[in-house]
Amino acid sequence: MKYRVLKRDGLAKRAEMETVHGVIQTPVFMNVGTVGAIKGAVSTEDLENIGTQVELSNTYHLHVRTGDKLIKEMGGLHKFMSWNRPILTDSGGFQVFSLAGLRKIKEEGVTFNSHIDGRKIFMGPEESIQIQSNLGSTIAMAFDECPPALAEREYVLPSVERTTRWLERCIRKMAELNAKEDTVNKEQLLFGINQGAIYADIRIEHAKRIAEFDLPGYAIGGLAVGESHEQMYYILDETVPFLPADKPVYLMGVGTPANILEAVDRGVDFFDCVYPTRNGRHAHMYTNHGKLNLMNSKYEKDDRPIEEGCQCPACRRYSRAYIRHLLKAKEMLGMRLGVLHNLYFYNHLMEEIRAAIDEGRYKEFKNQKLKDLAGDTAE
RNA sequence: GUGGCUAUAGCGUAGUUGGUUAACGCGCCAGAUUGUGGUUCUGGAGAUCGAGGGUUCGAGUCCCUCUAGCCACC
Repeated sequence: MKYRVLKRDGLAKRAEMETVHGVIQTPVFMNVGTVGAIKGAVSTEDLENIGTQVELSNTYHLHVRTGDKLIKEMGGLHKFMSWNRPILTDSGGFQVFSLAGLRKIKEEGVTFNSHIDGRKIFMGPEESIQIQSNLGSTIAMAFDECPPALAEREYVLPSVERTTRWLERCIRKMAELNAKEDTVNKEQLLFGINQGAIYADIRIEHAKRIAEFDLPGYAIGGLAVGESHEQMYYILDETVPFLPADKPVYLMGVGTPANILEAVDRGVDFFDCVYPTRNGRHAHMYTNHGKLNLMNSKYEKDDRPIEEGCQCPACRRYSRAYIRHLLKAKEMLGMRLGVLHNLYFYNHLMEEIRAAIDEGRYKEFKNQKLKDLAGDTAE
């Protein structure tokens, strides 16, 4: 793995990361495809057409259905889903926090109930890494606990210390698995995750601590889970400087186009978020002049594309009125076109961000873009 | 033609022995959703209770007439 910073513009970084599955140009937005597929009947061929660099899949979801052992048997996730560019797998740590109703967190790991059939599942660092190794993703994420943003210090501190111990176990397990003969991807990379809710001192201490492990990349987790934007930006301001400057920084689960513009300006280079896909399925479309809700009746007879000049597969051919009709009729094609448009928008936004940093005009670009996006001239 | 049943928001329904601003689901209109359960949540608009008359302090509710629909019989 080689990570090279090509250009700095303020704190904004323009870099490229070489992996066994190809080069990633950063800043990058990873397209979220939880179960080895972007929801909305989007194929990997579509992803190639809309400029997707990295696909993100989920350890927990693939483990409960259809099973990581099967995927290993089928030659790994890349081969299975026919995608030869980079894949990042989330560790399942977030699912433990977000969708497991009944859960028990102990030193060894977490016991919780499957959302599919309710059966009891145990997952700890070793289990998560084993699953991710079976999937053979390009980048695996450490198994962490994601405490709620509003959690008390007294809860967060021991939780973060445990996350550090879990990281050490992840590192050991991955080294062991990468050395094995039958491992799908022997060069699988591990990113560590910084936690600490909205307590800057805990974040900083933890950042320093995990930086010592000299991992190929670092993530900031536990943000955009209920705190304000100001708090999130503040935590980024405080924390990013304590992560290694020559390593990629990944802000997990973020966010809106504005969030991304701000985070890039604070040194972040990897992002992922369900917004473009979930909102695409639910008729919320992103444009350079603000968001629009295609369900609104004012688009009933609107013959224009979602955004004039947009080169996505939806805008090149179909009208707002038609896509609205499809969404109203709950026709799959409506979701598909909505998702393709939004992902194209995000991927294209990242391209513009990279160009702006390359040309040393990121600040002006960001300010202008924020103004455009806040506008309500989409209609 | 005769008898019976029904009529409440765009659709399907609830509405106690008659008692304030007639309720619910779907749909419609809008808003949320940040390491995704094709969701889920939160608001809003919309009804002279089929029409007319009567009883009553008070009628969606009781009575009469009419209209429409459904069912049965001739």
